[in-house]
Parts: sequence; C-alpha cells; structure tokens
Amino acid sequence: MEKVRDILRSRGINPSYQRMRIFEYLQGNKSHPTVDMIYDALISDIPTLSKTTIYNTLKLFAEKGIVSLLIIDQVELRVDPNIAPHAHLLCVKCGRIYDIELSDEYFKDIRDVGNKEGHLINEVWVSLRGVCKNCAEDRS
Amino acid sequence: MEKVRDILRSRGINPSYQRMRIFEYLQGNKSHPTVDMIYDALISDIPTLSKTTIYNTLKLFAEKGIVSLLIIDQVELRVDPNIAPHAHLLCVKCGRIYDIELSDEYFKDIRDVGNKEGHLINEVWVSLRGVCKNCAEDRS
DNA sequence: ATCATTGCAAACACTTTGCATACGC
DNA sequence: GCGTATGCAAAGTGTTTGCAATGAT
Repeated sequence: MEKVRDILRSRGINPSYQRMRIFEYLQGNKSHPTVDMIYDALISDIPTLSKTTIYNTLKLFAEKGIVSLLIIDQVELRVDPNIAPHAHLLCVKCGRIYDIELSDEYFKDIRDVGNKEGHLINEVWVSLRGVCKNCAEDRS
Repeated sequence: MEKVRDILRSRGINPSYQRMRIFEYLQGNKSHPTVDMIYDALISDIPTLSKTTIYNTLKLFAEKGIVSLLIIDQVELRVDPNIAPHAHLLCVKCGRIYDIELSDEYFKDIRDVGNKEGHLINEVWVSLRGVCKNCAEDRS
C-alpha cells in the first residue's frame, strides 16, 4: 500500500483511500475493466463507494497519465492500465478485450500519414474486432 | 431518385421514401454524419421523420453492407459511407472527422498480427485524434 | 387483408453535474 | 477551520424497445 501511495504522490495525485484502492485494482487487473467492474470489485470492501468517485478518479488518473481511457465496444468506457501504444481486440463472442502488441512502427507510420496531410496527430488508436482464441477453440 | 431506388433494391432493401432520402443524404455527404445531423438535414423536408427511423434505417443499411457504423469520438454513432478500409481523424478542436487513406498493407498486417496469435480477426479500425489541417492553420 | 414500415413515448445504459456531507492536514 | 474528496440524487445524452398508427401491395 505504501508503494501505491508513493506512486500516486509522484504523479501529483493526492492519495486518498479510494484512489489508492482503485489504483491497486487497476494494477492487478489486465482485463480492461469497466467502471461497473471496478465498482463491483470494491463495493463490498468500501460500502460507501460511489460510481461518481470512480469516474472522477479515472478522469484524474487519465489527466495525470497513469491510465488511458478507451471506448472500444461502443458502449462502455474501459480503462487501460497500459500506456504504451498497442492495439485492442474486442471478442464479439465473449466480450473480452485483449491487448495486441503492435510494433511501434505502425503507430509511427500511421501518425506520419496524417501529419503529412497537414494535420497534427496526437493519438493513434487501433482496434480489432473478431473472435478471440479461446472462443474460436471451443466450438460450442 | 430512380437510381437510389435501384441501388437499394439491388441490396435487398425495400426502398421506402425515408430510406431513399436517408441514403441520398449519405451519398452526398462526406462528413461522417451523426444521427442528429441526418435528422436535422431532413426534418424540414420530412416533418414526421423520427430518429427511430433513422436508427432503424442505418442498422439495416449496415446489415446490408452499404454503410458502416463507427464510434470514434466516444459519444455518438457516426455513419461512414466509405466501406473500403481507411482510418479516421477526429479533430479535437472542430470535431470534424476526416478520412485518412492508409495503404491496405497496414490493415492486412495488423490483422495478421491478431490472427497469428490465434484470434480470428474480422475488422480493423484505426482512428487518429489530433488537430486537423484547417484548425492548425488558423491559430485563433 | 396482410405484412412491412414508421414514429411517438417510454425505457435504458452510461456518464456528468449540483450540492451537501465528510475527511485530512 | 479550510480546502479537497466523496457520494447521493438528479439531470443529461445517445440508443433501443414497445406498440399503435400508417402505408403499400
């Protein structure tokens, strides 16, 4: 817990209890949780927790650059603890989201295409849709 | 108008008046309209038009493959009359969406990365965020 | 007459806002 | 004590659903 406190502090984030717990959860979780997932995971421990606080916290975290927020499945906000550029696969069967590691070249190249046309590209998002390995294997 | 009727028919879409008008609008429009934009553009001509009909129609069009639907700005559904794979730039200043033509290689390569991991990739979306050429030029 | 299409109104799901309460230094 | 953080309730936004009215053949 001390570590978490320090990480937050080092990013200029006042380490309140809720913020620390949310951050801990994000660190230990690879599944691109939604706000609801975070809420469900913590509500039994922190019975007064509200979704407003989660939204506020995530927004703050995103501003401070310790998470990035993505909308990939057309409905819910997902949190991505992985800051490095990478792609996402949304499995249309099970709804899970997988990280797809893409060479930085792609991101750089794509960004360059936009910049060459006179735009100023800040971010490049790549998302895939399909059936994930697990769902593809068990043909139920 | 006859042409529109035939295009819809050829795709197995019953060419109702609303559907023809919506399709016409999409054809003449490159700006990735939202449902609201379509509604605003047609409501004076078709005073009884409802957004439900637009949603229904777009969904139908998407099923029949004459448009694709995208969520790029994290809020609204956008319609893309361009079926060929390409990227999109959302200008964070003016909110406009631009097509960015990307070599098919990128889409193919990215898809392959996912497939090599055992997934079955159906779609690849690339979206960029930044400041568009126009907004970058007039530094107001 | 029958079946498809339309469109109002209400429901929905996720997110944001307003504001009073509680917390931490 | 004072400024920040929290969280309830309400409002907001975009989309979907239920269903009655309308339209086309």
